[in-house]
Amino acid sequence: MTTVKRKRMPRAEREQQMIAVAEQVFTERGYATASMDEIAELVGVSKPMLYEYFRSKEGLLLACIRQSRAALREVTEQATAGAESAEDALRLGLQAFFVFIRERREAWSLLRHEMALIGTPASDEIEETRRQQTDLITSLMSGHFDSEDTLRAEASAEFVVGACERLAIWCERFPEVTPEIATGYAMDLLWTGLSQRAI
Amino acid sequence: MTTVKRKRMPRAEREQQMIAVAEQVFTERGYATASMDEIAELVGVSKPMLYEYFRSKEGLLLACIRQSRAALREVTEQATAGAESAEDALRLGLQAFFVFIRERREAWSLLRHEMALIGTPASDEIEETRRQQTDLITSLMSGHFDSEDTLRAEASAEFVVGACERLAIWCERFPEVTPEIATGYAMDLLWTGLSQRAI
DNA sequence: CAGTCCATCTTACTCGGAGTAGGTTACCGT
DNA sequence: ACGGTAACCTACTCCGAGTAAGATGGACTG
Repeated sequence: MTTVKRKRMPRAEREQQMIAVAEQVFTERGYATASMDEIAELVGVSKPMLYEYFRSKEGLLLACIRQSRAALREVTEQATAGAESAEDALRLGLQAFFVFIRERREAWSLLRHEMALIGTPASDEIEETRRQQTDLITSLMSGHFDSEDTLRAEASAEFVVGACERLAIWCERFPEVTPEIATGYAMDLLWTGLSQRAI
Repeated sequence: MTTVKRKRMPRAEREQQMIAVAEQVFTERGYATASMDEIAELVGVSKPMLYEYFRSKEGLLLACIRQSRAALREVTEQATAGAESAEDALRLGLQAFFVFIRERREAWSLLRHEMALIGTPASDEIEETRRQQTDLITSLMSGHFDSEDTLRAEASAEFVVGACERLAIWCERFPEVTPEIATGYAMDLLWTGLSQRAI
C-alpha cells in the first residue's frame, strides 16, 4: 500500500511482515476465501516467496496461530505467576485472558474461527493451544484441589476453557462488557455455581 | 458402491441420500479436502445434480448442519419437556446432549469442526445452532432465576454451552466416560462450582 | 573497485476442483 | 401412444494453490 519502494529485506524480518499481513487477511476474509496472491500483493512480494518461507497456505496459517498462542501463553503465565490461592490464580488468569482477547482481536479471531480443516495440521495446532490452557489450569489447580480423581480434574479444566472461550466470543457483541465484568461472570459461575442464583 | 443400478428417484429422497453421503465424506475428509466429484460419485449421480439441489458446496454443508441441528433440538426439547426444577431441567438437558453426541458422532463432528468459513453463511449456521441451545437454556432458567440482570443471564447460558461443547469433545478421547458420567461432571461444576472441591 | 556468490526475489507456468451451459432420457398423467 | 417435465448427463470454463527455472541486488573478497 504505502510502500512504493519494495526493498529486499532479511528473511526473519520478511517473515514477520508476512505473518502480520496474513493474520489481517485471514481474519478479514476468512481462511478459505483469502488468497495467497492477495497476501503476496499486500506484502509487496511475489507468491513464491510465501511458499519459500511457509511451504503452503496452511503453513502460513500455522505460523499465525503459533504466534498468537505464544502471546497468549506469555500473558496468562505472567498474570498467574504470583497467585497465592486457587481462587486468586483463577481470577488473575481469567482476567489476563479476557484482556488479551480484547486487545488483540485479530489474533484471537484466528484461534477462534479457523477450526475447520479436520485432520490437517492446523486443527492440531488449535487443539494444542487449548491444551496449553488446560495444562496451565490443571497445574494451577493441582496444589489446591483434591486430585484423587484425575479424570474429573481434566474434565474440569476442559470445562473451564470451553466456557471461557464461548463467553469471550459472546463478549465481542457487547462492548460494555469489560474484561473485568466478564471475569466477574466467569468467576461467579465457576466458583460458586448456578445454585447460588436459583430462586 | 453397492448400487449397481442407479435408478431415478424423487427429489426429496435423493436429497436425503446426498445429505447422508455428504455428512460422511465431510466428516472423514474434512470440508476443505472433500470434493464434490467424490460425493457425487458415491451417491451414484453426476456433479451438477448436487449443484441443482444445493446450489454450492457450502450449501450442501449447510443442509447437513441444519439437519443435525434439527435433530439436536428435537432431542433436547423432548428431554427437558417434563422438568420441574431448574436443576432437573439442566440435568435432563445435559444428559440428552451427551447421549446425542455419542450416538451421532458424525452429525456432531460437523457441528464441532466446521467452524472456519468466517463471514460465510456456514459460520452463521453454526452460530445459529449454539443460539438455539442458549435460547433453550435461557428460557428454561427464566422461571427459576432472578432475571433482573439479563446480560448476566445471557452470559451464563453462553458459558454453559461453551463448557459442555468442550467437555463433549474431551469425552471423545475417553470411551469410559459415559454420558452419565459426563453429565455428572457438568452438573457438579455448573451447580455447585469449584469452591466445593477446594482444599 | 571489479568480480563472485548466494539469499532474495520474479515471471510464467501446471493442475485440480468448484461451478455451469446446454442437451438427453426416463417416467407420469392423460 | 405421446407430450411434458423432473431427473439426469457430458463437456466444458475459471480461479486459485502450488512450482520450475531463472534473474538480481548487495555483501564480501582480493
